[in-house]
Amino acid sequence: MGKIEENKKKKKDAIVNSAFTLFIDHGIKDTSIADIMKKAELAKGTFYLYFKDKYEVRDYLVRKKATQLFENAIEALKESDITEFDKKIIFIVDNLLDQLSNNKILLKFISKNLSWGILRNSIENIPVNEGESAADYIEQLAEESGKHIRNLEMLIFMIAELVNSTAHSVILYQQPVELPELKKELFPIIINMIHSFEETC
Amino acid sequence: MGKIEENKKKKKDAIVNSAFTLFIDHGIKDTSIADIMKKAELAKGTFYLYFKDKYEVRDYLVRKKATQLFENAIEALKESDITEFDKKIIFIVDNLLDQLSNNKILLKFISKNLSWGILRNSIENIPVNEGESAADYIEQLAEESGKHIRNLEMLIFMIAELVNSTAHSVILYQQPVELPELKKELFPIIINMIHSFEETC
Amino acid sequence: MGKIEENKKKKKDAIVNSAFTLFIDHGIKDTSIADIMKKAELAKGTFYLYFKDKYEVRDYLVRKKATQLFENAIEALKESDITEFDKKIIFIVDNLLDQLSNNKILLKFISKNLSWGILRNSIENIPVNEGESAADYIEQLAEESGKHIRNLEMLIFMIAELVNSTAHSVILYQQPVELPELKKELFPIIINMIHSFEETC
Amino acid sequence: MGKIEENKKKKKDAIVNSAFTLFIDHGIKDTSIADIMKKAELAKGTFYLYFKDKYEVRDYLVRKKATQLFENAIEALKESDITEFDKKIIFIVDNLLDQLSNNKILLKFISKNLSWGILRNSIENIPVNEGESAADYIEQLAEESGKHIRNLEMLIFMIAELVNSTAHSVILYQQPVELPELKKELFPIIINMIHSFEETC
DNA sequence: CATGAATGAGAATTCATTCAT
DNA sequence: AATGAATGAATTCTCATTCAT
Repeated sequence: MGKIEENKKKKKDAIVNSAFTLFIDHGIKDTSIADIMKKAELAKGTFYLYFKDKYEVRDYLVRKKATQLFENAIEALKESDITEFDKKIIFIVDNLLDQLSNNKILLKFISKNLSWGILRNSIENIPVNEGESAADYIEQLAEESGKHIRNLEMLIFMIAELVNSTAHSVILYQQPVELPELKKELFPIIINMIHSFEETC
Repeated sequence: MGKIEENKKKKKDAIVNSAFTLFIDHGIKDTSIADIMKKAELAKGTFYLYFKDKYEVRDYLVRKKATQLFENAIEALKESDITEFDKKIIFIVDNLLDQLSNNKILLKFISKNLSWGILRNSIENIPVNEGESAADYIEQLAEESGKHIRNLEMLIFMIAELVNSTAHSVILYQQPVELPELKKELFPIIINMIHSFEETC
Repeated sequence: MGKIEENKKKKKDAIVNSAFTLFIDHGIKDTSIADIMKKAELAKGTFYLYFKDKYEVRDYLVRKKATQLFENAIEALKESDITEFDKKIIFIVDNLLDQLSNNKILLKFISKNLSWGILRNSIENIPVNEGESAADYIEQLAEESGKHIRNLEMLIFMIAELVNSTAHSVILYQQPVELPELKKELFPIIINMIHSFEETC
Repeated sequence: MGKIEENKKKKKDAIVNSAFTLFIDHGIKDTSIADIMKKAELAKGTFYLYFKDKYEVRDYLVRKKATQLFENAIEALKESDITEFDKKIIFIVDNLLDQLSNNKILLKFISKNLSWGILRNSIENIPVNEGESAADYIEQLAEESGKHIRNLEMLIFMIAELVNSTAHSVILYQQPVELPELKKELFPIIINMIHSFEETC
């Protein structure tokens, strides 16, 4: 990477990191581009060399953060020796819940700013490996396990929503239960869901 | 209702209806109070006699619309002769899905303007009968059926999220499946969830 | 006129007068809306209640000023007892030249800011009497004199351009001659032009 | 011309041509230096190696285009065998009208971007032959014909304005007449004007 | 010479809110 | 109660110009 390219990357990161903090502390609506650039210690005009508006920054952030979460979970999965499909999914969910539980700021950001549409779109476009989305990766997991899942997309979608929504109130407010209890309820349900989607040839 | 009271009700309705359309068409962010009052054919200053700001209008709308949905579903349930708890829940879910499917504008409003937090908060505060929230009502249903549910709040919460999120893409975009197929997948899962929450004394 | 209407008229006038001075002193390009409103002693936002942008103010000014000039000239013509068409035109041109010569600020404004298109469009839309444009009025003058002019529009157009363009350099810079000399050259040419447009039945 | 010199010429031309198109399409006000250089496929900073600002480009363009027009007309005049002064002027006017009629883009540029002052100034400074302005050249024409013109500058000025302004609406919009009709009206008037400026010794 | 990323002053514009009528 | 003109702070966005590479 040339020195200029490196510098540009640094600037973009500064903008994005500054925005992340401000979005969490005050919400997007109450964060101005001037605020972002002041915190990033860059000129206001520089913002427009990198992003169209603050909503583009938000979308970029969602994708970036979600990608990191998934990459971590998958990395951990690779180091384990789990072979069954349902166990793999549970492993990933468990890992994601733990990550979010250790990074409440991130969880707050996600639940404060995201409408369903944005998140859904993001999940489908998260690149995990080279040219492979998170959705592709899960499909591959199923195949390796020799299972055939009817409507994998819908299964993932349901699990994602379930995890996402329950995680928010449980991790941030311990409501209606604490995280360990949630897992006890959630995992059997997820396993059940997976089985009900398995093709019975 | 006195003539003056009636007139005030008419004005409030005009504001709320105008806002509803504009929120759907342009989103809350891009709807100004001036816009709302122009469409409502009232003076700008009049807005502040009824609401503090546009977010109060949004919250009022959510509650009003959600209440209507629930009232309709519960009304229909009363006219049926279902006795088992799980069947009752399925009946309500089925009814809600049908209502939303027949009122896509409303569904659009919910998915375009609502973050998870707002909707969740609303559901917990929906008054169904006199001084009784939707949550209270469901609890009563369980009791009548002689079942005891561990963590009813969480069960409702999970079901609500599942229904809400899947409804959006299925009804608006027939993605990943059409509504009848969704129901075929969804109902067994919900029944399963309910059973796994039933106290096994 | 109600008090509010009167007040609005006063504000519009304040904006327009402030703009007129600033446009002359610094040109349109270097006059900001903030400048205009500061000089008018009104809030910046008030500008947009009366005009879309500063170019709309310019166009409004052109029309207003040109209308005044014509109204004055026609008023004077009415008080005279000239009967022949060509003499009437000369009278109007003479009067306009004198007015501009006595109001160099106005002349400067016109020649500094106007492209041909804007002025042409304005002349054709100047209302002189009720629902009657300057062009209509001239046509009527011709009819009263019993003359028939081929292509009156073009004749007026040529005269207007000739007067306008020569007036500028002569009145402001006495270049290439002084005003009385200009008139001596200009009037015979105009009379000649009129005659060459008179229908020879 | 050295290769480096040639390269610089090419770049200047690219800038000027890009600006020409953009000035016509969007007007000067709405053309930025960034726009010009993007279309010219050169770096923004390069602009300042050739011009001070966009108004310098405009002035350069006016001079360049006007010079070409006049050079063409005079070249054609030299190839003819007209001897009388008034016929020569008519020849030039006729030729200019034809050129503009065949190059409406150029005409549009002139009428969209130019105020009277800029064009007037340009005409007086157009170099036709070595160190000789268009004005000088016309004076020479008069002398050759043995005529003496009072106030040649004013005559030229009047003719120029008349031609310029009528050409615009006639050629671009066929309003109020078509070009051949315009010529029929215009030429006698011009001849008349010339004669009325001829010194009657 | 040429580049184009970065700058930051400054222009346009919006809009919630107030208040005299 | 209702109105809507007026406000001016806040925000977005543009763009000429500089300068390190």
